[in-house]
Amino acid sequence: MSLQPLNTETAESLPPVQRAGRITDTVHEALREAIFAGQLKPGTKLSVPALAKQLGVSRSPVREAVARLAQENLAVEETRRGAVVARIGTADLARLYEIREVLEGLATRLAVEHSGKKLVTELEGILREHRQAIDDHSAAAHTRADMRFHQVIREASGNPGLIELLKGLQAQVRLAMVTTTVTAGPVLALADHHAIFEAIRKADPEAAEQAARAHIARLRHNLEGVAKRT
Amino acid sequence: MSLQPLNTETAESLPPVQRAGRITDTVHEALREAIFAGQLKPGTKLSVPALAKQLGVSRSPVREAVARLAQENLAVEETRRGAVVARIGTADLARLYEIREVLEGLATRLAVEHSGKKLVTELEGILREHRQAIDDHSAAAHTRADMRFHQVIREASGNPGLIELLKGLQAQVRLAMVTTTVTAGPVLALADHHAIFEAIRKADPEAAEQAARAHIARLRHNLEGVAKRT
DNA sequence: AGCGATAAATCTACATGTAGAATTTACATG
DNA sequence: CATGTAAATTCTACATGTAGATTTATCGCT
Repeated sequence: MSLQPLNTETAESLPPVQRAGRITDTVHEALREAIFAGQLKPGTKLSVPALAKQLGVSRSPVREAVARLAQENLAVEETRRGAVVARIGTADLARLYEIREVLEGLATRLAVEHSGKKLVTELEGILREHRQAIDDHSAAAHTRADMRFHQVIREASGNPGLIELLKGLQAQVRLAMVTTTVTAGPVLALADHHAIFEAIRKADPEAAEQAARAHIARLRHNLEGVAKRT
Repeated sequence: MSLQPLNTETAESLPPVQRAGRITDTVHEALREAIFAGQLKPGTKLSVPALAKQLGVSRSPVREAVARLAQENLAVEETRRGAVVARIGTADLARLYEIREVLEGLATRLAVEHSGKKLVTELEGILREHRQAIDDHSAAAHTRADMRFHQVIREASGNPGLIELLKGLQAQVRLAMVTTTVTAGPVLALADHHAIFEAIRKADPEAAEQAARAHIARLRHNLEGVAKRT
């Protein structure tokens, strides 16, 4: 039951390390990664029998994994017609940012209220890496640092449901990025993160919430400016 | 494939009307309703074979429906151990209200920004019914009017993801209410709704957002006051 | 070549089979 | 009567079977 990489007709390639846990989870993760990597592009049909064959597992866990993708809004199901990878355009992305704006604001405020200097230290490290990524002109490292910054903050919020929702939103944003290449630019992102960090360091919940909201609002406005022109 | 009611050993009872759509959807809806009605209480094991037998369908759609409940946080899955109906206590509920506070605020502001007088008219009708429910001392009618008030507003927000999230939160709140009987009281709820309505009628987005947030914040504070005493 | 009809292939949605894990039950022992 | 233990039962997670819907391929006709 070793999973084979997508788009490969040939034999085994993953190490024989028995992945722990349920096959369903492994398949779900594999499909998510394939989607984020652009291997399964928006619009692609997610044929359960085909994927099962490619991955070397039965149809059951694939069916479950695809259903999960649909509930995460990474795929769209039509009855009796199967699922396709979701297409998230700039208009949809703007709607997602509306939600993210208030939720990131909330998470940041809660993080300041509950968390100590461990958070500050961790964010300092991430910002350092972020700066390095930009100096190196590494888009991949920039994205990684960007995502980790938000991840660390939301996980410090102490609200499990909030963490889950923000994870879900980030996944959708990641999918949107496969198609839409609209960013405010790494340098601006880092500047925003620095502002958020400063408010956290000063343990000012209100300022932190506002800075986080302003960050996402800026992303959204940038997006809407471009969308109008398209 | 006519679904039989839960907790019944005897024969058919639902009308022979062929419910349209997928069996999975019907089962999912049936389980949700059974949970909200308190027929499936928090902690109850959701045995797939047992439910399949009771509902007169095969295990496949039941399995899918239970998986969905888990993703909605109405059930909790443990690997190799199946799912149980989720137990949402006052502490969890407070966390949900933290999220709801900012999302209801957002939805209300967006509703004011996008929507016209149709919204105002509809809310007026709901508030009239709500007042009636309270005069009649009908808890059921109060709950229905309360839920509809929030439903109409969120659907006027024009943000599909936001609508979905708020629906999910409301479902979890409904489940919590099966166990926890902590309310600020119907009269206060109606007063809050009136305040929200007034801001909407005046087409004041900021005031509407603040009123909606204050409403949920009040519910949360009331809850936390009780939780401390428990 | 373009187009409609029809046949073949494919897929979804549901039903059913089953190994191995987890739980429950039965029963012996102190 | 409590408690450990082994047998029996039940369940999850995955594999597989299949009717009927949908899609794709084929082919005749213009």
